[in-house]
Amino acid sequence: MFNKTTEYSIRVILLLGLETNQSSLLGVSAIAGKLSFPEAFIGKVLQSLVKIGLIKSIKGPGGGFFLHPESYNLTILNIVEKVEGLNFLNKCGLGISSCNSDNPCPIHNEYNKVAESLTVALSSKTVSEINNEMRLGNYELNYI
Amino acid sequence: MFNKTTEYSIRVILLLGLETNQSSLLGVSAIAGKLSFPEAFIGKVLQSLVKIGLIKSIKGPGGGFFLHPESYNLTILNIVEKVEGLNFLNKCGLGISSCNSDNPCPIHNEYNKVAESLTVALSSKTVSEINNEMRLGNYELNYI
DNA sequence: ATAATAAAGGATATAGATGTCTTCTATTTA
DNA sequence: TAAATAGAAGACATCTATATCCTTTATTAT
Repeated sequence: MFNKTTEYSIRVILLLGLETNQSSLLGVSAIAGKLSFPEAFIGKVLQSLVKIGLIKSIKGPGGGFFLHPESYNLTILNIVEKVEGLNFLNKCGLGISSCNSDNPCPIHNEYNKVAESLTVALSSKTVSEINNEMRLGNYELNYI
Repeated sequence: MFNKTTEYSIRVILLLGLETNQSSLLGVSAIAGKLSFPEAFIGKVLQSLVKIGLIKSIKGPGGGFFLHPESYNLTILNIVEKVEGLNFLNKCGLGISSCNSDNPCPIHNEYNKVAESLTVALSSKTVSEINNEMRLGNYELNYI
């Protein structure tokens, strides 16, 4: 579905939402450990999340990352949009580049419904709502 | 969504359904030309489609490929199943390998609905039904 | 039989995504 | 102000999907 950068980004953001704030940070190695991600790679992902403003970082001893306060209101779709864009929603299911509603491929209409259903699914909850459900135990804190 | 092999497979099968039969074949280069696929690669794809029994081939001068008669009754989902399997329907949207209904990730339930919607979408029409619609002009014969 | 045609099959190459390494810069504490 | 910590950044490495090349095998027509 998503590429690794996007997968990692979503999971990092949910983790930071749950476990950090401006005065309680997590460093690269702690994050990599908790999520079982390759440390060097997630370091890069964290850098770009800082750059696009979804998370914040503090350098030096005791430094680390925490979730940007505004990111609590984002849906998963919002995150995906910022990280890799929403092209995947418009892409033809058969890989036909000229496919569109005027010139549809044989499964264009069916596929469109799936894209809509995906949009709804990924927009249904914000980070803070998901975090609340996680605290209530509705979802296992198992990121592996 | 699908990998290139699967995309090419679906489009080849729709083409062969529309333009071939036991006594009217298409060769590798004709197919590659009509669908704008890399010829050597689609050659490999055609080989494996023969091997799994979705199409038939005839060697020698005047040879080529035609759709296996039974393949007219397949849905797109049937084709995908034979070519790359249906693992993509059960894969976790966040890439969490341990995610399942007992141990769901934060978007597990939403994502499941999308998988269902995709299953329905890809099972709604058979190759011969799609071919009929193509003949009626409901879909452009534009494979590019 | 021989030459021509076309698919089959194996080995190899390329590109893009994923992952790593090393150095640089900023911050904190002593 | 020096040492330690930790993120930032660039260059590089690896892996997988995609694509290509070359030889072999089967079939047909002359």
